[in-house]
Amino acid sequence: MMVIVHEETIYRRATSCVMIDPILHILADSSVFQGLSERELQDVREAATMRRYVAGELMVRQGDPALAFHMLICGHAKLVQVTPDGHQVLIRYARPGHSFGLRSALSGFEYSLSAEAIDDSRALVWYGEVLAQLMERYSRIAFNGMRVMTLRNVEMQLRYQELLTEPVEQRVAQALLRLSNDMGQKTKEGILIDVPLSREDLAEYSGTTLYSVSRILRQWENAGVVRTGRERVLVRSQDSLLDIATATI
Amino acid sequence: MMVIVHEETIYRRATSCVMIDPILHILADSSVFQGLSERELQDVREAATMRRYVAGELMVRQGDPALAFHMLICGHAKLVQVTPDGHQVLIRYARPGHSFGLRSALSGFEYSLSAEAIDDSRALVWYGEVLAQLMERYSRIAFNGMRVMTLRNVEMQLRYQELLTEPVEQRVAQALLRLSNDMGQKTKEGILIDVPLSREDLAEYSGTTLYSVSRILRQWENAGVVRTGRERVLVRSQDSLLDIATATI
DNA sequence: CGATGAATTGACCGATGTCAAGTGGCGTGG
DNA sequence: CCACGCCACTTGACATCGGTCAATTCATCG
Repeated sequence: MMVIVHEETIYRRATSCVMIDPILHILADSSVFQGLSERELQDVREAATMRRYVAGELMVRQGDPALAFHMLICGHAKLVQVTPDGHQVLIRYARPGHSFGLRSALSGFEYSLSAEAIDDSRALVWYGEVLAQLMERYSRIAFNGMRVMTLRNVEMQLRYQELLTEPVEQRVAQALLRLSNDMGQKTKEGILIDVPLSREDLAEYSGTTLYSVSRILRQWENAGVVRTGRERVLVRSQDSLLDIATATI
Repeated sequence: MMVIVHEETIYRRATSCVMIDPILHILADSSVFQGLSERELQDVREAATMRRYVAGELMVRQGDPALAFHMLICGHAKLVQVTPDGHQVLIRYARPGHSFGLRSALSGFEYSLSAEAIDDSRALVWYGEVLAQLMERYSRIAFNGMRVMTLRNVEMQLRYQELLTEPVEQRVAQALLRLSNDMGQKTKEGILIDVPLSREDLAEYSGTTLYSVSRILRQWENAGVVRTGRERVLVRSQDSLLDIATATI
């Protein structure tokens, strides 16, 4: 259960925040703004305002009027829905270049989920009408937006399926795989999921309880598949995880 | 358990197929083509070809190359996904005016689900490029399409939540409510779900087993909430169902 | 070094799924 | 037209996964 290995622990990797110029790169790589020319990106960027958040702060709050479309520039966020009866459901994680509030901002209704900053973070925000204008000016954005929505749809359908047909252990494996692909930092020991990730977070993300997650991680740790610490998970073997995730019993 | 009541059973309502002229009305009322002028609808309709299906036939098959966008004109269909391990997941039901294959046809990849005709049915189909052209010509269609995608997204997220947080009985109630709103026929005794609906269908739709569904329906029947027959369900009191569906325990 | 909150672990239990056996209605073919 | 057989459905017994609760340990930070 010791988390100290060799000379360093797996805690506290500094999540450094890149500075202003590379913002255009982030936009250019994002699924919403990809394919725009540098001039267009410049234009897009100037239509936005930058916001800062400290770790734990809510970037948008479920139920609030949906004013703006957000794109993370640095830091990380988790997108959470709370159900009428108080359960938390973790929809997805976001890293720089990821966005949220697209549908909400365009519809102008209310945010369907809350976004919580995990690290100290920054995000560019575009108000609904501004985004709509941009889409009109650059139809590429509308096109991209549609593609993003459909991808989300596919993803959600897949998770629905998994929830319905797969046992808990497989779902946790799926969740870790997604996280390591999305937020993984390669280290010499494996892929570190580079954001505070409690057992409870993982549970909400894979649709189970923190107790089950704890037991499963323990088991995997003994098998050498992962290494864990307080709010940290390091994946030593994605292959083993994939085996677990796709086992047909 | 007797399904004969008064003078008539609840079986075999003829699902009559309306004829050609009203097609434009169906298009005009559909979420994808709403807001178009009659001339434009005419144009849209002429770009499509009509297909017929007999009950039980597959309209599109999961995994096949996604050629066309479909809109049901008469009859009913159920949209099903089968998972790698052979489980069936029922995504949704469709009635005239409902459509499927939007994303698949535009992406040109492969159908992510199968659509099975429940009744003898007809559907208009537009090939991918044709639909793309129509969208270009009438941006309203693209706009509507985007809205449809987002609605599906919201719906899917909600069902994911429900699956995660609600017990089986509530989910079955939700499923029946959706069905009675979508495919309900008012009768003097209540709302008849006007399509063959086996216990197994309901189970796949609400994420449980046919055994559980059977027990639950029995219980509701005794309480006077529904009346059931072979592949038939009649909702006598939507209010009671709503109570069950939203109970906070 | 103590406080705080995360994580672990064991005991228990309950909702649902699984399996097997049976019932009954509907359609078909003799 | 009747009988048979199929298939949807019912029902009971049972198994079990995974959730709940409580007690404890541990690590990090002030």
